[in-house]
Amino acid sequence: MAKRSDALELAILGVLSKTPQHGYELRKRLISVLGLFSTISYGALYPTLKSLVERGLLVEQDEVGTGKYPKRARITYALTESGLAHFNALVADSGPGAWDDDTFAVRMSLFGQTEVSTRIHILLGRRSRVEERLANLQTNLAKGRERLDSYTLELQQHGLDALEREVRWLNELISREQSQSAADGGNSAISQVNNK
Amino acid sequence: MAKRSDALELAILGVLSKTPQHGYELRKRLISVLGLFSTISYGALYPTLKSLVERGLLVEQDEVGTGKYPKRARITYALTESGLAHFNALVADSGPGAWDDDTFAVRMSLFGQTEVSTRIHILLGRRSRVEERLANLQTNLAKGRERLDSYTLELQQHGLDALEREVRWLNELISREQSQSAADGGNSAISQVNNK
DNA sequence: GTTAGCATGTAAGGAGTTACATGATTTT
DNA sequence: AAAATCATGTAACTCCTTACATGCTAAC
Repeated sequence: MAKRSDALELAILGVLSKTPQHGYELRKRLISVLGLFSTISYGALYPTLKSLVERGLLVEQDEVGTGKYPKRARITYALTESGLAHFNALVADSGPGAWDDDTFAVRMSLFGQTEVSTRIHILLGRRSRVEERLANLQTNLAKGRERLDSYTLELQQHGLDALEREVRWLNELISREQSQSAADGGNSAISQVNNK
Repeated sequence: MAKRSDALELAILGVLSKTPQHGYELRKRLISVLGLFSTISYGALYPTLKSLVERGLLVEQDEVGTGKYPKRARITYALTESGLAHFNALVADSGPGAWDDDTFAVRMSLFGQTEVSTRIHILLGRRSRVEERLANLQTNLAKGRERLDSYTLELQQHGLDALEREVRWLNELISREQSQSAADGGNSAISQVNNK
């Protein structure tokens, strides 16, 4: 479902679930947290916020005279209960495109607000996505090995190396999470451990 | 200039400059050459081809009874002279977005059809783009080191490593090209050494 | 004869960018 | 008082994806 690209919505909900904020600030936070989303234009941000408000996931709080700056026209956005519920659902659930680069990055950057099992689920999902691409690349590299010129080969080899590194990285993260989950005794309802 | 995302047009012109082909085949070739462009839908491909024909860069040749399959409805596309000129201009010239991941990959995969000086130019341009992103990431990692949770940190560190590897890779490619260009006798008008 | 793959296209609609429009506040 | 930056928004336009529509050919 979710119309507006998912990754952006998710990131917004994630950031706001920690600290309510207004659009301008929010954008900066998003950019600094995700060096990936290099740009998030206001033309994308404000309409998305609006849509989230319309769907009852956020509330606007017109900020009047907070502290030193009276009458500022800023609007602070905060999650509603259903917004929080939606956020939890989105983080855990895997719609199509949940394992894409951007979406994965957003989800991982929100790990501090999720349970161990969710984290493992996301990491495993990402790993199989990466492995899938790896397999594709290897296949068509094997098929066309002689027909591709050296530059294309070099390029594909570099891509392949990057994917292999990512798999190794994910494996490490996964086993770290798994041992944590074991140490936990498995009774974790919401064991928000270690969010620092 | 150039409307349709550049990368796609460039890739099409590049493939067709080697071998005229019809759309269906072309798409497969594009996908196999670039494991990056995971998907190229017909909804993007055919309109682009049409637009290229309208601009006089390609010609359609209705293939009638070539060989064993008579009356096939396929349309072979081939570059015109101005298409070739446009291709050469596009490969060498650097519009905005010329150093993006996709566009760079396309350009590099077409290195076999370019001169040494062009190749070096492209590699240098890409390198400075990557270095720029690296600097950004490092800056805001330094700024927020304590405020980011361990997962976000891990994620950004991984991104950073990937960028560093790419720079090293590019450096190697660059020096390879440069020594080739030197062996060339240095008579190449544009010897662009070392613009860093 | 029916499934699978070849082959070309179009229409609707989504997602986001760019450029514009406006005004307050802080710094120089 | 000018310039920078905070702050919010909209409208037009671009590009692409999805789903549909069509028909031929090859293989089983």
